[in-house]
Amino acid sequence: MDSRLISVDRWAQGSQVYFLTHLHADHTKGLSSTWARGPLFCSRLTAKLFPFKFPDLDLSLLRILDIGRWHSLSLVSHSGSETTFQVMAIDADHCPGSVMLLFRGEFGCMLYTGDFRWEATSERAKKGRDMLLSALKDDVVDTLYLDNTYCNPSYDFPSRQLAAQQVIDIIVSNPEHDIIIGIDTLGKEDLLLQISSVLKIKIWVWPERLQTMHLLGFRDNFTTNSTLTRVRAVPRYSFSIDTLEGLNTSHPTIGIMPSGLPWVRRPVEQNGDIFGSFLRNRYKRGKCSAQGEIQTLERIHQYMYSVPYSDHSNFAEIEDFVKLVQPTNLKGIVSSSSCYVEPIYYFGRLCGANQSTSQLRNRHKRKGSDEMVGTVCPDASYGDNNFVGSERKRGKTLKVKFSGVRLSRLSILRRKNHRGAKIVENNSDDQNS
DNA sequence: GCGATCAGAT
DNA sequence: CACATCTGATCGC
Repeated sequence: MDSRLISVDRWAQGSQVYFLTHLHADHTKGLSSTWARGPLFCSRLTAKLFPFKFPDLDLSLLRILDIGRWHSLSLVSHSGSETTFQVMAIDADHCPGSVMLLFRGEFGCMLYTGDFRWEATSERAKKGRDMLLSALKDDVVDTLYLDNTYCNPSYDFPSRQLAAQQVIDIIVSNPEHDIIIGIDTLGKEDLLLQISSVLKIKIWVWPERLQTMHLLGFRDNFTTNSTLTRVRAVPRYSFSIDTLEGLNTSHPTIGIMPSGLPWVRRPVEQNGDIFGSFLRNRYKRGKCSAQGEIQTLERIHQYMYSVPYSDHSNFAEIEDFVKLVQPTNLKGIVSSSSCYVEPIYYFGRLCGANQSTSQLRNRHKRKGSDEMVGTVCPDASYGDNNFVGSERKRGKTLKVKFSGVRLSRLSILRRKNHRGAKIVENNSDDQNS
């Protein structure tokens, strides 16, 4: 089979079928309302949300993938031969509509997690686990494309349920304060719902976000009337410490930033350690305190709190997932993340083929392997499929090796000290709900 | 003017 | 350092 006939979260020309794991902007980069390169497969909920983000997109291109069901699709290779493959969507528990994608075909068996959270404590994750295991049966996952956003042992944040409780605690212990919570256009709904139901209050959201909430079926917990509540969820980018200081001149207000990432500025400590001085500083305290009870809640400013509420898996969860899947090969899909190290560095010993880091430089060898590699193409800005290895050297130097054409990308990013993800479009027309 | 890409900020 | 996302500038058509 020709390579690149299937694209996942990648919208360049040349594929016959396209898959979207979820509707976050960094996964739809290259997708626009005029896009029409082929059928676009996604979950039912993602399809429902689609018109909101891409009002003019031709909806007849959308194909629904039912969660937990194998779908059979066929492709015609450039040489003219037809081939079929199967795909199953499994709940990724990252944001509404998000799925992992399991592929099975002559190229082998591949699992693409998209962004995912694998919370051992959540009912949803257990369901996903059962679904995944029964789908895999005795199949071996040849390649696992893994959300390695927080693939570093330093990332040790708690469950979202617990982090949400921390937010509630802040709200309760500041009864006279207005509360502002930074969120994005999709995601963190469960946090807001938990606050709303535990405290029995509505939460203010901006008008477009209310429409999204209604689409998701949440009717009663949200409002656009700010006189009804002291808790407001606002676009994350729209407020800063400066904004908060301004607000506090008229009314006591506390800001809460839910994120798996620390929000504090880096205390300078050069030691060349692989985990980096920054992470070490943030988490050292928590890790050394009472057994497993991590206190990562931080008051980073007089009016600002950072809460470790993350829609990505922490390191332990990623590790659990890799242990469960036991893939032959493993690739990170987030190359510009805090994880400078390919996940195989940490998990090589857990993989079926018992790989070592040195194997990063070799393409996986099996029947038809040359065709398999590159068949599923993660978005280049994230998941460099051509990324074959990385190593950290002493000090701050990072050496990255690429195979193939995209040699310059990361090195350019590094030179400019700048990240690659760019927004193409965000149309949120005020229509329907 | 529009889409794509980049730059910068939070 | 970086999450994911926004605004605004610039380039090519």
